[in-house]
Amino acid sequence: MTVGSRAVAPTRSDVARLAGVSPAVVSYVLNDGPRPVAAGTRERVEAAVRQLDYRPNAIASALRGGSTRSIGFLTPNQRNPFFAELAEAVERRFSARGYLVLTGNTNNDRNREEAYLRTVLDRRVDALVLSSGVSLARSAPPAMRGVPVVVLEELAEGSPFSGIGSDDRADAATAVEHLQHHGHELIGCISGPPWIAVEAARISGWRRQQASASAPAGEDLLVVAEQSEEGGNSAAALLLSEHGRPWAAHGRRPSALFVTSDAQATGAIYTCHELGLRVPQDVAVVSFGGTHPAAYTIPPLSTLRQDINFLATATVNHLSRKIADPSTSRVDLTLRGNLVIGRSCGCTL
Amino acid sequence: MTVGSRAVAPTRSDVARLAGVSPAVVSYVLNDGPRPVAAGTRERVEAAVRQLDYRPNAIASALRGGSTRSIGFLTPNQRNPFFAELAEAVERRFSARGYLVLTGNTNNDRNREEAYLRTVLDRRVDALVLSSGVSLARSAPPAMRGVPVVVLEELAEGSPFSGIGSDDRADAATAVEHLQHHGHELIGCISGPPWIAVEAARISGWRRQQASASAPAGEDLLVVAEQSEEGGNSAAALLLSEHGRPWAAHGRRPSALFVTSDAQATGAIYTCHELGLRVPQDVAVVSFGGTHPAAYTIPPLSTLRQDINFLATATVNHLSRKIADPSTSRVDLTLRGNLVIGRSCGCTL
DNA sequence: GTGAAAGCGCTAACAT
DNA sequence: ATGTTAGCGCTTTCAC
Repeated sequence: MTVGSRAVAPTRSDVARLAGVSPAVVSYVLNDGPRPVAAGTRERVEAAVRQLDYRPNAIASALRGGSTRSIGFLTPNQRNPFFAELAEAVERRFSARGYLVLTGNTNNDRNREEAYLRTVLDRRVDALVLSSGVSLARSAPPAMRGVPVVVLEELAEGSPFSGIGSDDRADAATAVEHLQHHGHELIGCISGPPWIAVEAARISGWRRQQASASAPAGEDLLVVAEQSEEGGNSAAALLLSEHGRPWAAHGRRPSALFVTSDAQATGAIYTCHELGLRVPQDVAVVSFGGTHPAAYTIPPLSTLRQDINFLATATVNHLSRKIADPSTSRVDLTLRGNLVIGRSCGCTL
Repeated sequence: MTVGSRAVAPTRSDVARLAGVSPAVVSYVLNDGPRPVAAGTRERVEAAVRQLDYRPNAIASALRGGSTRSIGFLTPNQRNPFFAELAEAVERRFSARGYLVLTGNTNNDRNREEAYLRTVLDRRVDALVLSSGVSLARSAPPAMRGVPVVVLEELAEGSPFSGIGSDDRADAATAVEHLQHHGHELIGCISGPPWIAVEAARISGWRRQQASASAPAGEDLLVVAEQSEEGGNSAAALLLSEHGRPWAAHGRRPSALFVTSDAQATGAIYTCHELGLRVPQDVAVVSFGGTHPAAYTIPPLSTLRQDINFLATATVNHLSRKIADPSTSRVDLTLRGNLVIGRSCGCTL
């Protein structure tokens, strides 16, 4: 439609006028219901739609119909391969079902998390996926009532939401145990900020597993860093350096590292190489994630793989079901990862 | 508000009723205009808003007010670090201005691109960022009329859109020239699919630069692969193998590789290592992108860095301006990247 | 300074 | 089988 020289999108009324029917019939044709339409009428409407290049206004439809066919997705940081793969997997599946994903990078900042949450709730998303786990599982704003939510981590006690996540503590322990089997006692840990629930759980798994072997797991063996290659690089430099010697109390350098993300482990391997330390001979490394790039570091990472596709499928299936039928009961799924053996742990020398 | 036992979000009318004012006044207060409100009235309204935890319905606001405060962002693949960094940079800036980004991964598939474009246009995004460059710069659907668009690549001749992109051909030539300076003649090329405009331009830059040095750049030295570590890995295996010997006509293995993405180069370096070829002594590598992970490969990549932050800032600034004032004229910005010297090209041995 | 009311484009109940 | 119409929740013009 054109008013003056300004192009304006055609509306349902324009289509109706052109087809010589009422606006309702246009809706019936486009939505294939709820009332039947005669074949001839349907064709006239379809012709008018094509002629005008008409597309229904999704905003108006959402206001009236109730559903926006959109999903809010909160993630810490799409630059981290783990979350990039997770986001992509979730997005692909929702997209196949006709949903659009509204993404927010929270950077694990509580304020940004809350701001995004407000923003997407204001836009009346049909469901929420929270993979950015700072605080939301605890303090749900009132606007969240009634919105299906999947939290992609282990649920806090008594959480009202659905949770689909890894058993981070147990998986971390498995990773550390593997290093122990290779004969390592002095196993350092590089992790993300411990106020992120999953990071805390992984650190705790490292501690517990070390304790169970009467091996050290004190603050001098733990370095917290940004969840990126850069972070892993500087953390490893700190932990392994001959200069600062944070490991001095133990008399020797850690012979192995448990790193809570593939991205950090990539940086840590780089550091080892820079320091002239061979992986795995001088420093063995096991990481957490199982992302694609982890298979192309030198040496390839041994990593505790999380099944991202399974997480995504379970998330999308549950939310689709819950959107269709709000009485669907919540789920609480805890997966176990599996150790993918690369060449960074010492299994193959 | 509660109807029966089902929680329903409070509306502006609820706030008005509680504050003892008309719905219009609530809008005046919340939007800080367009009419003034007495201080006392304002406070009563604000108290009512707080008490009800009222949040304006963004859908209704968009329908009435015209702006959805949302941006459509089409990207090939968020798993590729280059696009992940670009997406994050754009998203962060729009977010700071109060816009929400609707992301679509098109995987460089024309159908998916069109489907996403329709989806976001139906949702009346205020502007579009196209970093997924299959075909859209050519065939713009009518619904795109009037929507500010930035295409993140060089524009096609006569394109109606704004373009902010690299001079891919020239930058590729710069990268190849650098390898030539190191004495390489037989320089292979690993790229993404050539029906992606920027990939075609980079291949063309490689060809031109090789031709200008009377060096070979035939099909036997070019391997097209998926834009990922995996893709680079298999492409390099193909190109460098002693078995297939695609380079047989030249009598020897390529001594250098120009790789059109950091992700592929990461895979290619891995392949070299597996084949027992040293980088850069046996095979020198220069890639294209300048992403963060490129600094943590072993050896770190020499890469033609694109200024992602500049791209993002220019994009967001231009679109914000164009949204505020549609008469803003289109821009056509072509940047030059700069070669970041790592240790994969041979500058440092 | 405040209220009443039109209308954004659509869906669906109700009327014919 | 098709037409008419009431709203979804909001913004903004117009009247007081």
